Amino acid sequence: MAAVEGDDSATTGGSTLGYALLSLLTRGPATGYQLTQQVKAPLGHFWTARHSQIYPELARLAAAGWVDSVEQAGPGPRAKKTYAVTPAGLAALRAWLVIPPTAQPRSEITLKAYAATSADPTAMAALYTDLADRSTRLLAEYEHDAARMRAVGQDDPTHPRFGNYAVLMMGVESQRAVHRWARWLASCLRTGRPAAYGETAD
Amino acid sequence: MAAVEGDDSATTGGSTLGYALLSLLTRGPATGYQLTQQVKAPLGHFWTARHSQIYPELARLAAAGWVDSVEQAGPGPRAKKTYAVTPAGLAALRAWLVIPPTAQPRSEITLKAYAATSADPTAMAALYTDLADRSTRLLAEYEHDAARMRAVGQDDPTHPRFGNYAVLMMGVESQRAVHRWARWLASCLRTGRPAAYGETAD
DNA sequence: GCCCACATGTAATCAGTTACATGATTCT
DNA sequence: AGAATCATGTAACTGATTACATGTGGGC
Repeated sequence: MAAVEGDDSATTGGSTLGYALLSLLTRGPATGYQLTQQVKAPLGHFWTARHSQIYPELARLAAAGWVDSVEQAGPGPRAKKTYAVTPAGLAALRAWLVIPPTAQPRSEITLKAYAATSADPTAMAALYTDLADRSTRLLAEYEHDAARMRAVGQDDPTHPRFGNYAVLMMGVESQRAVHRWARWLASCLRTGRPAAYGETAD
Repeated sequence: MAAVEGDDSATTGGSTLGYALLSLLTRGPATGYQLTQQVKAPLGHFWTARHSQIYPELARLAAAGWVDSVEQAGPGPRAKKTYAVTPAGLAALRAWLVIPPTAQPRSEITLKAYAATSADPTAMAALYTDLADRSTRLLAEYEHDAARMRAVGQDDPTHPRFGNYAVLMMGVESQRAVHRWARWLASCLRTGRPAAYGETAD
């Protein structure tokens, strides 16, 4: 319930994780455990969080008045808490959404490519061949999910779960990009000579 | 120098940042200051680090015997140290390079898209239109750099700086992916109706 | 009886950012 | 005289992972 008098939410400018949880809760009320499951897909392709990070963050959101919770008797020693977004929480989320993000991407596989010439070419080529294979599998999986979503009209921006579709489409684009790049790089390292894009047949 | 008796390097399994610095140092010896500059491009498109993180990490690498340093008189109150990779450091780097990476990507802009329906559609469409514009500019920049590199034969996998070219090509692929996705998403949010890929003309 | 799913928390550690701190040289 | 570049470090804090800790109910 958290009936606080002073509005902390103005001073407490939430963390990115906090907004991620609010986004998940706009789909409907959930427990910390359920949020841990829901963050896995499709959001998990571009954002992850463990339960050990989620539970304290939910407590902070509740203290700020951005979510409230109802307690039921839980299976374990502690009570089970179901969280829901408050109007203040939704307002905070809406304000955050339209701020242009600045965070740089971090890609370990690209970092390894930077030092490609220091490694054994055969082993390195295998690494990028495996990556290309993995992206093929992921792409098939994502496109299958996307087709299912289109079938139920989730590609319509007025659908309440349109965001799931948008994230999935980013997954499709990303994996296509990774696939082309990894195939090209593997080809370069395998042959020891420059390869042009498109030269690497599928 | 760091003439340690026991080989710490086996137990001290380095951090990702450590390997990133070793990768940079394979281009030639450098000071901490130079590494902070060099990490900006092209590696900075996919990996960043501030000087406050680099200096302590260089000290750890030196303690592990993976780099050594020579001191010169510096401009400030402290001595300037130029670092170089040791054979042990190169071996550690080579071992790390061929391990398949597991780290998930994190994309704040995709997270925001997940909650797109909670925001004002006009403001949200503007966000992704701006992103599409930014990716256009970055793409032009990256392709210009790539053309310069090809002109000097840096697209050859035997060229010592081939890694710079490989990272840049990932930048090209990524920005193309972001561009297509952002244009599609902006179109969806602007019109309020589903848009297919390719429908959004450039 | 054992493993799995449900369910919630804390502690220790690692990674990364922001801010503090110093001081020489060169350009405008 | 002031700003920018060169140059190196530390401290405080935030973000995220790994590991510790507890306990129920259901299926094999």
